[in-house]
Amino acid sequence: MPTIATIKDIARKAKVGVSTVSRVLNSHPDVSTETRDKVLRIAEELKYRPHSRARQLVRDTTETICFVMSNREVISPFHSHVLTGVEQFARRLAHNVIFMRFDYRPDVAASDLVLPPVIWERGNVDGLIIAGMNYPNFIRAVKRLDIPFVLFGNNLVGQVRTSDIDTVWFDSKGGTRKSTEYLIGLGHRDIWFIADLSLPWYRRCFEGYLQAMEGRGLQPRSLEPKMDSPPFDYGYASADEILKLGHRVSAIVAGDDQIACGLLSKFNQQGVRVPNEISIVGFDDIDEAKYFHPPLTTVHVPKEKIGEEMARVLFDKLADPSRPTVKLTVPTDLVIRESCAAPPKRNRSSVR
Amino acid sequence: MPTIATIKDIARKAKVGVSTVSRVLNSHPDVSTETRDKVLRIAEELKYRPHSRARQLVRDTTETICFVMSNREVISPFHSHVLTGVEQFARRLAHNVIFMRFDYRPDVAASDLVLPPVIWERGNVDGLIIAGMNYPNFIRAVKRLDIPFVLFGNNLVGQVRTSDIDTVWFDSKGGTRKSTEYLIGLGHRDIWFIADLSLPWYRRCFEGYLQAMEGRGLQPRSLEPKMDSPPFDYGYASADEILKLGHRVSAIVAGDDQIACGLLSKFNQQGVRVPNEISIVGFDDIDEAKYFHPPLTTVHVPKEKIGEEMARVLFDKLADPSRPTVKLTVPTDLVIRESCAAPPKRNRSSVR
DNA sequence: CTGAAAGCGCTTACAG
DNA sequence: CTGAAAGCGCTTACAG
Repeated sequence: MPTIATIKDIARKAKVGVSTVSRVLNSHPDVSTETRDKVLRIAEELKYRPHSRARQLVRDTTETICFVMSNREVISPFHSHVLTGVEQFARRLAHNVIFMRFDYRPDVAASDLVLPPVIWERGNVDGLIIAGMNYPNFIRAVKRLDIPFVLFGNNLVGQVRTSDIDTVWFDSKGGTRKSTEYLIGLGHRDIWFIADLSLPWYRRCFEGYLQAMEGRGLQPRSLEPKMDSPPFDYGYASADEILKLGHRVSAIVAGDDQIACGLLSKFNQQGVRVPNEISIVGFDDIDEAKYFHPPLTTVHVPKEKIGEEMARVLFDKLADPSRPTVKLTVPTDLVIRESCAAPPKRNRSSVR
Repeated sequence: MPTIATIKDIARKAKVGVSTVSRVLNSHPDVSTETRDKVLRIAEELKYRPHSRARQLVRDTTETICFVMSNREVISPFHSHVLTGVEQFARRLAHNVIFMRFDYRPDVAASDLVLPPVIWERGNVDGLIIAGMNYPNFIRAVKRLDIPFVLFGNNLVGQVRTSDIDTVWFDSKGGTRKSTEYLIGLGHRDIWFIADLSLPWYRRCFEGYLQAMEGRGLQPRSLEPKMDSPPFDYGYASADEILKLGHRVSAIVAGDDQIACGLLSKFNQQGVRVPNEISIVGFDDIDEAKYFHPPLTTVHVPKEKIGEEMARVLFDKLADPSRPTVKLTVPTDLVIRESCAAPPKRNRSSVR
């Protein structure tokens, strides 16, 4: 009595076979209404709760996927939305999502990388959403296992054959092109790009910036001090360099919102007025961007959507393993707030 | 050959029983070195990977806990750290953590609440970390199941007998007392508290504020406009009211950092200088607080630590179900940055 | 429409 | 130190 009811208990009490109980519990059609009702009633009486592990073992499915966040100390404002998108999609398909952080070094051979048990063991997850910052060794290691996965493309550092793995990206190049063109349209000519170009995602933004500048015959200018500090500090420190340049810079394209935030912070502190004296655009549109001072004009990246698409691609693969590899790019859009204006009137400084 | 190896395959190839294979795979002591080596070698040859679902079924453990984030659209900067703390602790104990959002209405009877399958079915998780914003009905519904859980206390809205459930809190009252006392020490007398006091977590902060004010014989003042907007907008809108009050307010204790951010945003916009003309303290110390303009003096809440403690309490309970109920409070501390200063010199405005 | 049986991949007393 | 057997709680052909 005090023990938890199983399918057997129901069968005994209902005087039917366990297979019949299983059928009604799984809504199979070929059961008489009479027995169905009886079984259902007794299940309720016994407060029966199915045991998912048993079902999963026999059906050879885990009903679970894993969201891997690689090499990130904390769930960034960016990734928290991606995770939310993944969870939401998975829930609709009756799947759980395991959240796991995984830190690894890029210089360990794929074969030497010890994978976490969730991945290495069988029976834990049906597939992987690989987010965070990743390197080829991990991707290769996962590829050797038989487990389907989809990779968040933008934050992959290094070369890996991408033709046979599913990836989801957002359009950083196009987004930055748009934001740069917006600045040009406002009348700016001396537009600087600020980010560490050794990081591929900033590099892709830079290419969009380049495209816009060169398309208008403007001289691209970038500031890329060497330092491995977090983006905010990077921006904060870069502001000094910008200030030294004086009138030679009238607008800035920051590699992301956090860099922009660092710049703003320093400018505010120094009494440099944005956008009156200098304009700034960011990238990502993190939640906080609209609360910056001034509210930041930036490129919106649909983060939940990215999570959703990653989940969709993964479940498609799960449903049909022979499906061809997909490379999916989510579009981005400029969102105009208050950090950009026409350049201040003064002698054209671009003539040097 | 192309099929995945099981324990049986190893047994057959090693010419031993499956129980022996199981023993060496689980590092049982009573196995001869000879057979151990043989089994291990063959397991490697066969690229054997254990099937966790099978192990879990027979051992009656799921090796998994669930982080439930209730009634929150997105993982807030606060909860993202809590989740990180939980995940880290769980990983050390070889447990996975399922992340799940769960939205429910407070006015549904506990017995009518349809719980998500992860919780309702057996075999999915060993226990629950209940975070986000919660109401008594869900807590009661979970209590009826046999599943151990620990509740994040601060964001519980409504009355529920807390004596027999494990809870983890942070000290919002003590923290706000400290920040208010800090303001008083700076020379402030006209200190206003701003938050919606119908929400219990703000109410607890308010009590700390009250304690500090009354302890010094100062008149507590609070602004609590009725509106159900997100904290930032709440702060932004409240700023207008404050501005109308003019010199009658020299400092503000905001219910959290986002309210403080909204206030700052409006003040910056209106040219009201912080902290020269008015001082502000926040609460939470979200990551962004140090990037506000000016950097926000606030009460630091150790969020990872809260997650860690919740996990610790849960695993303690799992290890020993008879363990007495715990109510644990994590201390908080003032972190001084740049949003507070001595009040401006002028005729004492507190005399009305 | 229904039940007995086999089986998912393991672990764990039990008896040597 | 080792193996055969039972069993975890289900599902699913298979044969009525």
